[in-house]
Amino acid sequence: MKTSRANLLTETVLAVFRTNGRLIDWGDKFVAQFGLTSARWQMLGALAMTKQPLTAPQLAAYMGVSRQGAQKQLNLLVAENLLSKLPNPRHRRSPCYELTKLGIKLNTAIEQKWNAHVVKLCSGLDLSDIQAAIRVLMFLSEKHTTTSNGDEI
Amino acid sequence: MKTSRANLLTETVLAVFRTNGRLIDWGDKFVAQFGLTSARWQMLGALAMTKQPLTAPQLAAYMGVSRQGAQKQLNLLVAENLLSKLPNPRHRRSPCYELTKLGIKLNTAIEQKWNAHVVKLCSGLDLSDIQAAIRVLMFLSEKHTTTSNGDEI
DNA sequence: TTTTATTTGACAACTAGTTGTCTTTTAGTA
DNA sequence: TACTAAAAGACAACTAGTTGTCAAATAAAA
Repeated sequence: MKTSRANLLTETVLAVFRTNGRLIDWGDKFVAQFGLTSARWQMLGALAMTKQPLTAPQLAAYMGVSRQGAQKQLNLLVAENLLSKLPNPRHRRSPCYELTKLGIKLNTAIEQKWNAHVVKLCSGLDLSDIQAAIRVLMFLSEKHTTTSNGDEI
Repeated sequence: MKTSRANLLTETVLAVFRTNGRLIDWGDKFVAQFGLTSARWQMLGALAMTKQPLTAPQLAAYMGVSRQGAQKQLNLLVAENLLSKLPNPRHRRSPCYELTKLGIKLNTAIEQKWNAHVVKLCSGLDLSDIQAAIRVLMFLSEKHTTTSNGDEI
């Protein structure tokens, strides 16, 4: 029928909602032994991935989250001694954040555990399917992005 | 390289997080003119889709959300006269919820607007890509589901 | 340089969701 | 039937995110 693509795309959107919820719940348990939550794991992982200290607004833009939302988790991560503030020559009140030694150690440990998990996982999936999924998700993400403040890294 | 699938799967998970956030933000704006939010739209749509009155715990299980989380939105939707409580012969304190006339009218209007949107959208996507995306999302969802209380509809 | 606009973090209030506790209702069992 | 276990809603407290306001810092423009 001519609407099958449309109906399947609706199904895809609902699948995104459900999968997101499952992944966050699962992630909370996955990193609980490290004393983290999904939210702080994501923040720590994002900062580790960029390999350079970033300010709160930069992290927020990079993660597609609000400035204040990022700030909350950053403050918590600093309080837990997983991140430290670097003086930012470009803004006195807006430090750059980088992983502490403890933060690096923790992130590395989690990364290893995650990699082991995902390697096992992906044996159940075709490479071409994963590539197609990424295309569809990127498409959906782009087509539903309202504002882009252009605050790039 | 042998890890490309694993790395791409990690990328997929991050894409799910981002896409979920975009869709919810976009959805809030999409249904704002109808006086709804993404959360209540999802709840209303789920109940419309099942075509039969359901209790709060049933809706919660169906939507993959906690009982109390579902209850909150249901109470709001009843207060807004979009849902009504039906006496439940099987439980005096646990009513079944169904759409009111207003709820049906609103849901129909939103559904039409959404269908128009998604039909336009999917012209940019291959059918096989969408099918693959659903396979991957279902797989990720299932593999990260911890508990299933079996409270089916 | 001075003025104005933007960026930023702290703080507060809000939406949406979670878990936990309590009481009532229902279901299962001795 | 009586006892016990499970289910259900109300309520509270919590996490995670949002927007909005405010004052300080920075950037842009006069």
